[in-house]
Amino acid sequence: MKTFTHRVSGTECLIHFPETDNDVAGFTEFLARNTNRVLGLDTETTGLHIYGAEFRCRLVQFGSETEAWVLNVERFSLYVRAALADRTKQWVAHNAPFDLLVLDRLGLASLADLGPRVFDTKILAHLCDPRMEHEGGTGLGLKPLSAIYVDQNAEDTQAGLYKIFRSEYKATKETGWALIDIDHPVYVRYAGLDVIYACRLLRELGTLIKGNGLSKLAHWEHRVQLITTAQMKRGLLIDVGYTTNLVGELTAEADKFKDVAARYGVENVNSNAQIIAALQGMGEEWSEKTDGGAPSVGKDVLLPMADLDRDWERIEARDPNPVADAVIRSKRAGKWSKSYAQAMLDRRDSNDRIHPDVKALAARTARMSISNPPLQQLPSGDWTIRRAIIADPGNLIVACDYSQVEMRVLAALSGDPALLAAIRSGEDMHTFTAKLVYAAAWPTMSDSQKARARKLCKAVGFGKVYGGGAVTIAKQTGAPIADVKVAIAAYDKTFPGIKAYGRRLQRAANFGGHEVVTPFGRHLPLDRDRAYAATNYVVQSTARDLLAKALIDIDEAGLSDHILLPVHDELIGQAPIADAKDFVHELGRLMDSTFKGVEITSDPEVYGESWGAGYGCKRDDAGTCRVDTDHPHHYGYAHAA
DNA sequence: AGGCTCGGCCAC
DNA sequence: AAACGTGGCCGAGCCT
Repeated sequence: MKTFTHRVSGTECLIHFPETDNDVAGFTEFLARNTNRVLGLDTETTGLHIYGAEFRCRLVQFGSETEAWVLNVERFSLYVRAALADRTKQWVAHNAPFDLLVLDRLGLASLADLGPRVFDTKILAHLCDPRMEHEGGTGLGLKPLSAIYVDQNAEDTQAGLYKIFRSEYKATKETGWALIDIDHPVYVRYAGLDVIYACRLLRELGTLIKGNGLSKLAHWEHRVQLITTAQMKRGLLIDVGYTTNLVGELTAEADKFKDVAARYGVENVNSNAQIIAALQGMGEEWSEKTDGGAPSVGKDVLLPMADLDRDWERIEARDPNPVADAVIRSKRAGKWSKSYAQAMLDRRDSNDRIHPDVKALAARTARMSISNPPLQQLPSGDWTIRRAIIADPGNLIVACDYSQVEMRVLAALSGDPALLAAIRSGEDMHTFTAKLVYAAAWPTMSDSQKARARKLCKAVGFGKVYGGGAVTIAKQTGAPIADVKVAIAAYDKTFPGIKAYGRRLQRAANFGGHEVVTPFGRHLPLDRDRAYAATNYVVQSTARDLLAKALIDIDEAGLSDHILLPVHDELIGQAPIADAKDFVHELGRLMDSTFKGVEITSDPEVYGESWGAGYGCKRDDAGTCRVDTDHPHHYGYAHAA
């Protein structure tokens, strides 16, 4: 037995690393001594890619507030299994989904059995302060949280480990975890301290949560997280043949335009300095700057220079600049190839499934985020990337998205009568608002004027939700700034409740802790110099919570196995071909709800065999996908069925 | 050479 | 008076 001592906020703690059967008897006694306590649980693994071929779990740690047991999994898996199988026991982990999936993957405990018995201090910390460290918040990492809530001198053992990875193992932050000796004293101490900190964090944060009336919300978030953790485990099926081919096509496209750019002196299309030099050398002039003050060469600048609008269609306003054109095309193809298509191939498991990292409680507003790969931000103007994700054999991909959920939430919260009427009318919401805003002129307006008015009102509506002003809306719509200002003024006059609601929120924030409290009881801190974001925070957060509530309702209806992913205001799922239509309508019924008297409605849709089928991919049955003739620039693909 | 920030761009 | 919100992730380029 190796035993280490460590002081945590003045108390001497013990960290045990058993090496023989005799030693591990002490672990059994430790469990028996702590039958009615929530104990800390953590794992140390070879890396973060749980479903990769090389992945192994090296240590599983258990601990109280003063004592940790660090178990070598290879040596003591029987003890690990037995401890976790005890249904009378509850645990606390920091970022529980990771450890739950590790233990589940390696057969040490099943997610369904252990999941409901694990508290997550990361959830509690997010409810207390959802801000990252760089935003002035506590952050969500175990180390900074421990330093704030447990022990000012909480040791940054992780930083110490990284040093050892480099100096003793010639390894990096990523590779060191697999290489460090399993009984290295710094490693074992780090492993043991984590469970002790998690235990203490639970006590401190638990007190705060209770004291602030957040217990119910905390319980609710644990349920939501368990549902998204099951989604991570299930994963999504990749069409490897299609995706491999797509990587090839996109890489070829990127190379083709890279060569064009090179002919004009831009050897590297990712070098902004080269792009600036080439464009200036050709006599181009523009005024957009980056935050750092350098000339900006983003899409805002390059698309118009290439005579392209935001949909990449020719404007016919000038001769396209060949450098601008080549750079944006090469960069886009390169990004799509690397960040999306290749990322899916790299992350797939032995069954061709990807298991994205779903953070159920991520943004300051509680919005969810998905990474590895980033499935919430796959290109949507074109089906080619989404086509890579396919339903399980015999199933179809379905989706159900909320209809203008943020505008509906804004109407419900502000109580603006005209906005409520616009929603209750059942008519297209933006047309209805345009009619109200341009009431006097509307009967004499031409169809194209009406269409322009609708577009402008839609943009102004988004501006209300996001807090955007006239300049931004003008840039987005291409409408003259004067027209936008007139539209905003008319909009504000038509829907005075929206501004009044924002003022109410900001006034209330100035009296309290400079935060807004959402209808779901979430406390969201405001930045001093961005109080105008109050409306956006409440609206975005409430929309997120409505979707989270739907996830729970769907789970209680026994349909969770069919849900693949949440994407902010929609759910992606799959169901057997014959049942897909019925299933997605049931999904819609479960998602539909009433919020403060306002109908929250959804739009159920059966996509097809791939996610791309919902984005214009015409025929993807039997593994064949044809070019969408309405959008001939899209990439076509077909392989033998 | 690894770690970091910035600029850029994808989504809702 | 006006103020566009929330994320993930890549390559370049600077710092240690």
